[in-house]
Formats: sequence, structure tokens, C-alpha cells
Amino acid sequence: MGSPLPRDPIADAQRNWERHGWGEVAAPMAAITAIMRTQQILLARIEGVLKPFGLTFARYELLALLSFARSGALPMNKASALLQVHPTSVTNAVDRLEKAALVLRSPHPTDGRTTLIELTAEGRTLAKRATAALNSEVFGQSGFGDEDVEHLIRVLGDFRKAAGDFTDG
Amino acid sequence: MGSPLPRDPIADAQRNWERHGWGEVAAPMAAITAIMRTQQILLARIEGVLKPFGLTFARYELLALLSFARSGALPMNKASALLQVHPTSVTNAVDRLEKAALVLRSPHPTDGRTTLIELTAEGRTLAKRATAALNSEVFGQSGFGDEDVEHLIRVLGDFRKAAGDFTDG
DNA sequence: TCCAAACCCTTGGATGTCCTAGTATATTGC
DNA sequence: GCAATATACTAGGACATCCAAGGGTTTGGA
Repeated sequence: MGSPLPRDPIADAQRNWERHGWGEVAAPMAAITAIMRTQQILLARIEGVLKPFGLTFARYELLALLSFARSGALPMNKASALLQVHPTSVTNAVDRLEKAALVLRSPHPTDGRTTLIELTAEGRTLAKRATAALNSEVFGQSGFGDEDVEHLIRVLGDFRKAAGDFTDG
Repeated sequence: MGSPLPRDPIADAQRNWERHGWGEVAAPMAAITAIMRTQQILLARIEGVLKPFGLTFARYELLALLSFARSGALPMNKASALLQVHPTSVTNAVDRLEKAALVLRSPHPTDGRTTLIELTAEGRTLAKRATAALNSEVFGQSGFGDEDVEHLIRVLGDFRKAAGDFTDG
């Protein structure tokens, strides 16, 4: 999108906050802004690796989730809850995955309101290949040190829990 | 979007990765997924605070950036570089801010290719009010401890630098 | 001087996310 | 048993992001 800037724009923003008398919240502002930007960078990397597979991150996440379900199938509402996205986002992803013959919709055996998403053989294979690519090209080269990874998992885990994502642990 | 899950879905994913023989990259995968989810939570909080002002995060960022420029004006390409988003995203944001009379476009005095974005008085006032709201309702209550904030700034700063965001310090 | 290459912004298209409604099916309570 | 409430999915709309392409302006080398 552009070449490197001569200065860190987030560090500059933090200084601006301090200069305007908002020093109390300048550091958290910088940390939060850094999280936003880091997510953007990571998402771009992930999408770049998935593109050759005809997948986006949203579709990959759903495929991966299904591949870990013993039966290879999940109700849409369950997928929505586990992926922590709006139900309409799941509908959207399933529409496209279904067109690509990677998943299929089937009626729930006992609840007429519910639709099950099932992985096709093709979908299972692609999920495996895409995961291997992500493991070697993104997760295996995150650039984060082992200690930092542990720290991130702990700090962000506490944050997510406090935000109401889950109740255990 | 939903009530808390009984278990942390990211911790479950990490266990799944380990169970499938990808233990080497399970932790970075969990850290990266946690960053994605944390960004989602933070963005929702921010958008919630900005909604009463008729702003989105993208528009707020542009407004805030302009408010720190001494002249209150910046070329579009400069804004794109500093916000680290695609030029078309800036075009989009400016279109909407201009309709709301918060900024206006003016020609660059010496370079006919360039368009300057200028903050209006109304835009400057709104930026100030929105910043105050974010400071008190989001940044001031991030939920991150002081030490964790410092750690995040450092770790994510190193990451962004390694990713080519900037070259200084 | 002058034309090609570089640069700047906008338009149009594809995706993803969320929200608000609307339809269909289950559950609950009287 | 039936009406009221709750739940599940989908349709349509608003926004944001990126990419690909197009038109105008500058710059630089022949």
C-alpha cells in the first residue's frame, strides 16, 4: 500500500495525546491503535496465503471449524457463536462456500428451524491444505518471540474474558 | 452478539492444533487469532461511542489526524500514508465527511494532482468532542494494566516495524 | 522540447461486518 | 390446546477495505 514511513505514526499520535493534556490515556490509546493496525497487517498476510486456495479468512475459519467437529457438521447458530460473528456473516460465508461445493446445507434432524453446515470431502481436503499453508507461511513466521506469544495469549485472553467472550479458565 | 461461551474458543483451537500435530505453531496461531478477536471487540466499543456523533472509526481517525495538523489540512495521499489505509478508503471517508460539512476538499496550491482535505470549524469541534468521549469511555477503561499496555506497545511496535510500517526508532 | 513514466485521485466491483426486519419453527404458559 | 414468546435463518441496506482501471498532472530523460 505504501513504503515505510520515516516515523511511527502511532508513537506520534501518543505524543500528540500527551501534548494535548490527555497523557492519562495516551498509552492505552497507543496500545489499542497498535492492536488495530497489527490486525490489519496480519489479516493481509493471511488473505494473501489463502487467495490461491480461493478462500478468504472468514471462509477459512468456518471450514477449519467444521473440520474439527467430529461429524464434520455444525448448526449455523453454533458456528456463529464459536466464531463470534453475526449470524448473517455465517449465512454469507456459507452461501459462498456452498457455491464452491466445499460445504452443503442440510436440515437439522429434529429442529426444523436449524440448518446444519456439512463439510464435503473436497472442503475437508482444502481445509487441510490451507491450514498447512497458513501454518508454514504465517503462524510459523509470526515474528513474535515465544515469550511475547505467551504474554499476548494471556493478556488478550484476560481481555476477551472480561469483555464477555467466555466464562471458563 | 451472543452470550458468553462456556469455554474459550481460541484455547480450544490451540488444543486442536496441538492434537493434530501442529504443536510448533499452535501458540502463535492462538496469539494471532486473539489479536483478531480483540480488534473486533475494541472496534465495536469504539464504534458504539462514536455513533452518537455520527462518526465511524475510519472517519474519526481522519478527523483526528487533521486536527493535529497545524494548518488543519493535509493532502489525501499523506492522510492515506499516515492512516495506513488504501487511498480509496480515504476517498470514501472524505466523501462522507464532506457531505456532513466536517471537512472540505481544496486544490493544492502548486501540484494540480493533489487534493487537500481541510477541517471545517464544525469538524474541529466534533473531533474534539469525539476524542473526549473515546478517552473517557474507551481508552480510559481499556481493561489493560499499565504494564501490559507498555508491553503491547513495545511488542506490537516491533512487529509493525518488522512488517515495514516505518523505519525510525 | 516533448513524450513516456510516475504520481494522484476517483469510479466500479468484490468481500466482509453489522443492523433491522421478516418468515418459519419451537417452546411456554394459561 | 392455543396464543404469546423465543429462536433460527435469510433478505436488504449501510459501511469499510482492497484491487483494477481510467483520466488528469508532473517529472525526467532523450
